[in-house]
Amino acid sequence: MTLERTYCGTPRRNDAGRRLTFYGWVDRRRDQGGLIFLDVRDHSGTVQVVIDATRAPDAHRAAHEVRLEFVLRVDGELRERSAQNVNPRIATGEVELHADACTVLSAAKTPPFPVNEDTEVDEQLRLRYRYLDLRRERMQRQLRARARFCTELRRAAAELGFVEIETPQLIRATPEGARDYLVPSRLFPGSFYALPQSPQLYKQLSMVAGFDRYFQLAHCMRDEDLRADRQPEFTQLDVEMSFVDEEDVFAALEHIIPAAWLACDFRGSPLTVPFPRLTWREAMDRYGVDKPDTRFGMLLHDLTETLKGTGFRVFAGTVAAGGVVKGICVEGGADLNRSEIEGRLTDVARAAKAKGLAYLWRRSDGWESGIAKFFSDGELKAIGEITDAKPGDCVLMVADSAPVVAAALGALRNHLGRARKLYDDSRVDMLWVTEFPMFERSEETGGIQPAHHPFTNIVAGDTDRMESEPLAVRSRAYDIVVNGREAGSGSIRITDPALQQRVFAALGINAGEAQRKFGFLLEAFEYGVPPHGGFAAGIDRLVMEGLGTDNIRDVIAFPKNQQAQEVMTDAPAPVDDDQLRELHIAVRPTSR
RNA sequence: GGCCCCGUGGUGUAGCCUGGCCUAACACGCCACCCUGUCAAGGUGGAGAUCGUCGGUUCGAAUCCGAUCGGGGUCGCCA
Repeated sequence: MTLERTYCGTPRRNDAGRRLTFYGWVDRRRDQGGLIFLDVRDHSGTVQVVIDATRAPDAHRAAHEVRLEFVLRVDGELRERSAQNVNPRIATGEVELHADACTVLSAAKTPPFPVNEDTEVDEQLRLRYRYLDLRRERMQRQLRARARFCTELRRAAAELGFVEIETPQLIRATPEGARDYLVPSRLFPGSFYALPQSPQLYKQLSMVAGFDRYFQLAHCMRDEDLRADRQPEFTQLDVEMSFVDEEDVFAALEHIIPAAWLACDFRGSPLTVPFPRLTWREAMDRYGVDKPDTRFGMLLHDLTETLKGTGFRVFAGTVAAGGVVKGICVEGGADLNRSEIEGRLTDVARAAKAKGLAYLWRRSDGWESGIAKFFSDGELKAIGEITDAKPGDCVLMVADSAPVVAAALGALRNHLGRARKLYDDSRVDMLWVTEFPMFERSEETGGIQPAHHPFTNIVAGDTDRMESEPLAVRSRAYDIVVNGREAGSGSIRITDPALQQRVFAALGINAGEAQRKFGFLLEAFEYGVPPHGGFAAGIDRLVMEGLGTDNIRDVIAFPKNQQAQEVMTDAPAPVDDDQLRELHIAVRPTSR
């Protein structure tokens, strides 16, 4: 029967005269008594079906009972519409099916929200009836775009000789990194598998195994709090390559991602390659963040030298204590009033731990601000020159430790960029950020921890400083950033056992501990490991950018809500005692 | 855990600031009937919400106050 099937959105004028069968859902019904029009919908579109009471009485009787979202089979003859009846608004508007049979394959209750139109609906309700939400045109389009993107990623990767290898979902837990989702073992009481946060170790082992170009569309799970662009389950384009350096990895991804992007016609424009590059240092200095949105300017300018001796005590004091002063110039910022700056904008700066926000308006006849009087004419002139402030602009300044200044001004820059619409929404800026720091100080423990992961290689000249000033050591880790959002990361790995030992030592991991946690990897490396590196790109986020949505749930068929619940099936849920007993688990009562 | 926003028939909104004219309005949807060229069909008639929940203020609360629940955003978190 499916051989006779024609998709609803496909018939055209030159199909007129054919006997056709359509299957689909009732999108609209127009009952005129003796004549009933049904718009029948499938994923490809809709087709108008005409049912005449005198010509097809049985079909007419059935069509009279039909309601929205009923599932139908209609058989009949496709005819060209007369000129005055053509509907230019739909693709099949030049034809219609004159039905002689109308079969209800399934009746449908009135849906809880409109399926046939793109109205805004409470998201909880959409998730509860996700199958209906997915039936809507918008979600069909988005998920089909995602599927296409994945197909093209695979094709482009295969083109470069990458081999797709599946890695296990039940693996050993790792104490580092994100919180693991755990799976209890039935055969080993008290022991647990973890679901992978990424296939990191397996893909490196694939290099040892001689699969010199590995890739996978890998499903990853992390038990952390959710965001608009973060789900507990997500998919990565995971890649690893042997005998390569950064340039090879970049080149591979600059082929794979743009090829798939182009095939999907994402944002209506291809990505330009090569992607621009910024070092982490440059990104922090100019944009204040490690994932800069380069669609607009408003760069950070360093005023530390200029203002180290200023009469404005707050600034001079900060510089004397080793801090920095930086500023951004808001073009046309004359319209920012005092209450707005001291309210919303200062809140943004304070949220990044800045103590305050200083501001100066540049007027045609000088500078205006409560603090302008503390600066000398020379200092004001220099501020104007360094920040390139023109009359009608406003300069915002923060003085603090370098990281706080960067964070505060970076957050302000992003806030102002969005609020003042400083970029074209159709624009997509994809770039590499390179040379991330190898280590960072843990806020919790105060100790040193890896910024990426402990197998990340080190920039050649920086190994000498590993023991003396570890925080200054640059790694060979890199990110892809899209419109201010991290869309993936990777690194060239360590394969030199001596260097690996030094990294472990810097992290305070002794030989025994390293052996216990990563012994299998270190052992594997003793049997001939090729130099290698790789990358993992967040597919959900790439598709989000490609489609221009800010909501990751829009590109995932069955996502979780902010509480990580799947509200359609109501997971997570308690399980039977029997099931727990078999797994040797006793649930501890919580105080909540 | 902190902060911000939202919560009115099935859906989407208005009303809330400035309490009473709200016996809660509008559009879509839903039900019945009419209708042979509609396509956001049309016409006639109809059903449907005590305004998330609880408490308080008041002569009077959708409207003001407090608490609480639910949803979203964000910070922390995400090697």
